[in-house]
Amino acid sequence: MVKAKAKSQKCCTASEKLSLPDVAWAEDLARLGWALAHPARVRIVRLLLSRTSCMCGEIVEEMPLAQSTVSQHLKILKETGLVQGEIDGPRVCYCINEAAMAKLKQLIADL
Amino acid sequence: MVKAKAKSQKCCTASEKLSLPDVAWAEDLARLGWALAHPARVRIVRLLLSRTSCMCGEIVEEMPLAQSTVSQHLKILKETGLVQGEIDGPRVCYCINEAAMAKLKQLIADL
DNA sequence: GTCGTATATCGTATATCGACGATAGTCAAT
DNA sequence: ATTGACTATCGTCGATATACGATATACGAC
Repeated sequence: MVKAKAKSQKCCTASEKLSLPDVAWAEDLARLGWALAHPARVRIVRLLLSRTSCMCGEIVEEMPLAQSTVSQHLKILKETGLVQGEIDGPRVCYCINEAAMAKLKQLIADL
Repeated sequence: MVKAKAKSQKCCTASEKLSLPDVAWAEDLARLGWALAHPARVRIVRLLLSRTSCMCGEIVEEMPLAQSTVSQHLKILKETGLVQGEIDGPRVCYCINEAAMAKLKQLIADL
């Protein structure tokens, strides 16, 4: 129930609870933060940023991980939208989604 | 460092493998990213940023989570260094660690 | 001292992550 | 159609995250 907080609103007016947009915003940033929450994924993102694109096989060679594990991380990065991949013959060429990258930087900068 | 990579060098010189600093750097960012990898923690950080400081109890009131759960998230945020708390009588006053915050923004911006 | 408040920690249950090998699917070349 | 190279998905396992209630701890008020 209402905590009958008739007390003098203290110093910092417990704020106006959490606004809905705030919740959605938090989930957005959490999703992007989670994409970078593993060293392997950070390394993949950094690798892709250092080139304009990169074959999946090259990524696997750079990492001390099994191919299937790298594929998993790539899937996560694709789900968060940070990375996109297009099929190029029998290979897949991955690259950074600049828009998502910009959004991430924006969200962090606006923190 | 001398990779003596007598291999076929392919199209794009599989780069010079991963340099050690790069690995440490990735882990740094991953740790900070992980701090923000949960909506509850994002909200806590945002709440703290909107004030100069905040009592633990106020944070709990803002969140739809049990007190013990919020305490756990605060512990994680303290471990990553993003947040610091000082005891103020029977309460604890949390605030953002500006230095860690700056480092996070720097790491993201430099991506 | 006791009582009440505020916070942290413990114990535990469930869910998800992160890793791997094995397998399935796709495409180019033959 | 068969082969070979590349990538994605499946199944599984141990480790960890997340959530909660219960309990422990620290402090101020009385």
